[in-house]
Amino acid sequence: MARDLSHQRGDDDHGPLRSDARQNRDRIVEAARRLFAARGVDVPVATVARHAGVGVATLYRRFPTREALVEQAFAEEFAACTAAVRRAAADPDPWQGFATAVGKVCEMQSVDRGFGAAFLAALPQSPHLAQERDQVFAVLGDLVRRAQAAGSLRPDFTLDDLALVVMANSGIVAAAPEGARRASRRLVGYLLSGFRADGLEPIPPAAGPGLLEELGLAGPGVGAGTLRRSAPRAPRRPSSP
Amino acid sequence: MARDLSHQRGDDDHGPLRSDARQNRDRIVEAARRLFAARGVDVPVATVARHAGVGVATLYRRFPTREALVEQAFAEEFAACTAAVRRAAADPDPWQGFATAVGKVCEMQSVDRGFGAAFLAALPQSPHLAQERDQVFAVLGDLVRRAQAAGSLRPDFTLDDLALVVMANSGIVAAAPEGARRASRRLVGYLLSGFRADGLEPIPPAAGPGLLEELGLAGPGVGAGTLRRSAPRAPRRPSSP
DNA sequence: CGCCAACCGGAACGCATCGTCCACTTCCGG
DNA sequence: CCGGAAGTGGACGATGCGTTCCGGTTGGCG
Repeated sequence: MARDLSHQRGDDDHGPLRSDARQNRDRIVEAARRLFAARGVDVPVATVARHAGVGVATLYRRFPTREALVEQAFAEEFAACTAAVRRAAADPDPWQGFATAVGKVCEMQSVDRGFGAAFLAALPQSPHLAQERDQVFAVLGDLVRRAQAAGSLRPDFTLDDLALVVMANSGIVAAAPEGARRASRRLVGYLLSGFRADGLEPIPPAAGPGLLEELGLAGPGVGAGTLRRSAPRAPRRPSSP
Repeated sequence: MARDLSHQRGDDDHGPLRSDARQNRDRIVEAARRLFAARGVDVPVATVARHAGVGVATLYRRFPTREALVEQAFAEEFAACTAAVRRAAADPDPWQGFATAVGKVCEMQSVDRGFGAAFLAALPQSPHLAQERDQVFAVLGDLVRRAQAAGSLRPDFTLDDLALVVMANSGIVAAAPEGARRASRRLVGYLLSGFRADGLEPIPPAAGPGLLEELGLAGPGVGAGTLRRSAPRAPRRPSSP
């Protein structure tokens, strides 16, 4: 858990970094973290460089692509997320654990504007983040099964519905960055209330084709039975052909 | 309602349009509608012009600003939304009406990618759309009060929570444009289940400062009473600090 | 039919961001 | 202390989008 990545090279390894290089690298990651959290992952690369007090070239040498930078910036936070979910999963009451885990993920998403994007966008080129995220989903999937077995979570709940929660929450964060925390909590409250097994409203069936896969969110590690049908396809980013 | 706007000039009136100009105008609006629905309101202006088979200049002459174009493109759809919500509000069972209305709004949002954005972004410069949206909220607010009076909607539900639904749903649409319809339906199902008065989970209090206002969503017409008062206290579960 | 103002399309300009290149600077092992 | 490889910063070209300008075209009235 949370192994320190800061000693590793971002790209192909040519030996350890020089002392000043190392320091600059850290300042870049730190600045990126702050900016991504405050303004989302779309801040210009040049802005990150300026806030870090370095030139663009320095940033580009260390992180050849924008995604590499995002990956490093969120590695720590992702690890924290995994840990939090694992801790929640240890709760003897599976429903309580489930609720805590869902709440924790959403809270992290609403505190850090970039986190949700990184979580969803999946950074398909970044196996490390994807793997971490799949672990989160796997743990959550286990929690789901246990909560269902205990009779507290409605039986028609699926892993896809967790993706639903994350996406819905990201909508809150995107639309109202200021009040996101409070609004997100309330949304989660309503949703959890709807997830209880004793809820009376029947709901439309789960997505057939598999929402997670459709988003490229289905990694190799995600809870065996629930997913996996068609080969993962590359999701498109909003750009013109 | 839904007065036909297509005969009016977009900008300052210099008399009626020439026949070819009029035809081009219509083709532009039509193309914009299709593209906004499919790809969101952020499609490049040039793309709209190309799909309409006209030059960029033509588009700009008719619609000096992007928002003017958006307004025209969505005017019809907004009217349809208002009508649908009004129809739902006529349901003798207020809960049924509430559920139908919420479902309808979310469905329109998931079928048409731009609709949600237009609805939320509020187009503050466009009094017409804003007014239409406020009407929707006003009708919904009335529905909320009636459903609460009937005891079917939980008493701590506020108008802000409707904004929450819209924002959450927009998150779904943004993240999964393909399966948005189904996913959205499911989300709404869960949420409605959570909105029932007999739901057992207490949820965090509604946003204090007023989410609607914070977003600039609170127009002059929005149902006075429900908006400002913060929700009655609900005890918080001992989960997150 | 013929004119002219309104109209048209596309080229041109401005701006922001991405990612690369190069001439100068700095660390550090011998 | 010194040489050179690693490192640095800023200038630079490429790309994509928004907006304006201009020479040619056309609808419709007299």
